[in-house]
Amino acid sequence: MPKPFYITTAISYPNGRPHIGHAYEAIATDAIARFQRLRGREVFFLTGTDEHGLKMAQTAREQGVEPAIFAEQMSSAFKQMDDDLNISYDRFIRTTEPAHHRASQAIWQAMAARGDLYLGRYEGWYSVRDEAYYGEEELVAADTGEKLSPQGTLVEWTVEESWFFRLSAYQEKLLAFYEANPDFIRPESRRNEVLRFVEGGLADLSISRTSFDWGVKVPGSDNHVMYVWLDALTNYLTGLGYPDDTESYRTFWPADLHIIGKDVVRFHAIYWPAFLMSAGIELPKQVFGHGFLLHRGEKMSKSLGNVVDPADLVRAFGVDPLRYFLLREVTFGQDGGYTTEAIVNRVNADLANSFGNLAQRTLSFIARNCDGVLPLAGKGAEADEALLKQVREACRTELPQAFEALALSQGIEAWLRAVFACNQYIDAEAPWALRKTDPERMNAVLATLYEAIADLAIAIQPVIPAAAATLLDAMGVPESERSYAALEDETRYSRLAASGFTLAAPSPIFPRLEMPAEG
RNA sequence: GGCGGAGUAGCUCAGCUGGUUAGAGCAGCGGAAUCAUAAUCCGCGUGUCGGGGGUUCAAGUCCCUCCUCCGCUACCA
Repeated sequence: MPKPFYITTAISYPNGRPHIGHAYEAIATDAIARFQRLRGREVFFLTGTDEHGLKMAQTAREQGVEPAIFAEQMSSAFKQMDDDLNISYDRFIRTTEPAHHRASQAIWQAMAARGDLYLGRYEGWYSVRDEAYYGEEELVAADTGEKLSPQGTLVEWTVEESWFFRLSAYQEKLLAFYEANPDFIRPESRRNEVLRFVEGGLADLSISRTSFDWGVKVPGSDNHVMYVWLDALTNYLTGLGYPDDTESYRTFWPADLHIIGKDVVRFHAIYWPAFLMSAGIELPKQVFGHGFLLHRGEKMSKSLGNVVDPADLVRAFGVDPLRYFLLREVTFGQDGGYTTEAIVNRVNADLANSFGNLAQRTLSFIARNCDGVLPLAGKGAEADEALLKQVREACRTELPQAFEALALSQGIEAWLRAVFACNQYIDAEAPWALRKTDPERMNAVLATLYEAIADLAIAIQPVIPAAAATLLDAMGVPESERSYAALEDETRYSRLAASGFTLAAPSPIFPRLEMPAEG
């Protein structure tokens, strides 16, 4: 039996609407989850929203609604985004769920039982108005000489009671863990940053607040709420039923892969394993920090006004083209750029012109000239074997190996090379000429292409699931024969041909995109 | 300042432990074909591989140095 696979996105902090960064993380994680399912593994894919904390409370107040109502509205916007993007999550978790409060309190108690929590005091420059602490360097001096927050509100040095986590006690244990598990943090450059940081020494972490109450209550200290990150990270356990000894917890913990943004690497690569060590829970196997998407080379920000709603991109380009673009164009783990032109060019070149048109020209040729009856396979001419060999290599080996290593764009590139090979083959063999001179050979060529296209469609399912399914449906490939294991079965075509399946006149799966007037 | 990345054709980037004339895609130019979504196929690149120095029979590929850009340098997430 293949091993089960537990994968998560970071949960999104929904104090604003979802943007392309959230979409990117969801899409990448979804592609990996779908890939592992196709490999035959039992997959649990968790995503959701992180709804506590000061910012949520503040934003809700600005909008004049209760935090719970605001969180509900925003969370559903994120869930809607996932659904719009065809994200195949198994559970969408919300940290405001009672089950999550219970899990967070359970891990707290486990950490307390270890003796890693103590009551201390947290101090800093606090703005009563903003209900927030600010760092010394963030402050600005008022004309009167008083210190002001970046918002221009008065701050004063404040001391507050707080629970602390003995993070300092975990420095050596973490370093030993990184040493023993070199792949725990990826990509490599993130790992280096984490190592340096931890080597530089770890101070204890303040993990509760009394200055606001929108959060998970600290067991035994009702006036404290937990530091949002302790609460947020615990979602990965809640998702499986922790603290109960559930079936899914036993099956899926420890997590195989946390997909996160590079901005939250520290929380996942340092705090999270330390919390788990303290609670006596097994550690996840890998944390992967992906890059940011830049629009025209600029970081997206509200002040620049270049925050893009993923729903608009879906409307403009379609779900699968958008998914394809992001996974193909951006090297996973690095920052990537996108522009309207880049999306249109990439999608037209790869999906419409190369792959879509390959399918279209082949299927419509069969529909038109063979009455939709699948042609008889050939006797294994050299060119046919060479093409199938290359396509199989790409679909069975190159793409899967790359995806396994999270080199998503490289895997897609290998797939695309096989698509190119098919177009070269069809031009070299020219079945439209063979139709008059050598129908038998024409049949062999068409059969070869049919087999190749079906393999290509199966292999690319993680990236463009809906379009691949449409194509496979049209080609009569049964749903039971769309896994990666089915790629190994070379009798599929002959069985399908013998089944009496007939091909209907196809319609293009990827229409060419037009450049919008202004993007 | 310290640490870590990156700087390769017009654009986006591959180039792992040093070794045939430095590669791919896109864009551009020329040609072929006409089955197909005017899509496809073939051909065409004299690039100081950021600058300089060094190691080596041999260096984008190792060492030193300089320049530029980016990230991290703790308790908002």
